[in-house]
Amino acid sequence: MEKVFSKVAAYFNVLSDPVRLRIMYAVCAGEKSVSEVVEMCGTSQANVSRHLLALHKAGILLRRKEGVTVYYSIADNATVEMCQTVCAKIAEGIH
Amino acid sequence: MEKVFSKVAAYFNVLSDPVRLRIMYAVCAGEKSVSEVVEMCGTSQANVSRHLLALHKAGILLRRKEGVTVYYSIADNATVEMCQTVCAKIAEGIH
DNA sequence: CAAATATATACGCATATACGGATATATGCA
DNA sequence: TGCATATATCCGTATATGCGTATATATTTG
Repeated sequence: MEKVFSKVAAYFNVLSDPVRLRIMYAVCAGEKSVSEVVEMCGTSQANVSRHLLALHKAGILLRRKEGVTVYYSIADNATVEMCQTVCAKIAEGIH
Repeated sequence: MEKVFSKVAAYFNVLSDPVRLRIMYAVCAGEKSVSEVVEMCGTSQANVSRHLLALHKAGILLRRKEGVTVYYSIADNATVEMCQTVCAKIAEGIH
């Protein structure tokens, strides 16, 4: 039981960062290379790479290497749907 | 848009702690006083108080004062359901 | 009012994490 | 082989956060 709580906490922790959510938003529109995500989110390449790897390690993103380019895409659609639900819920309270 | 991501990140951040998840598990079984939660979760009164207030500030728990006793209960059932879904999903991968 | 009880807060410390900047690694190409 | 491109990693720093301990605040009771 305690082990589950720790894992769930780690899972939520991956989603508890604005930059990672921006990245999720970019990738959920379709598979993207690291460079493409860098252009879409306003932060450094090193930063994007780290966050993409974190999302990959958490099982949320897939990672595919093609030559020198690495492509990330959604592995777990349930997580995307959950984020969208929460976003909608919170956007209501902002307008 | 960016504002939404920050708020969503803050929301997930509240849920990204094992102790707060234990507390959620305790409270979602029914309204509980701070002392009751302290007994159910194995941590200090100060710690429980802080976490309960964090969950209350995030709009996830209600807070009701009766004399010197403070009772917390679920304010947002959607959050509880989401936690249960994630817990089930992750518990599958452990056995 | 004094004491007991329930809860919240202040403070310090240890740890985690996000980021910038530099660099390493890997692949493709001339 | 040498160079350019794409991605990952290392290091230092600033900040956030969880917790223990002690204390403050509020309420009830004698």
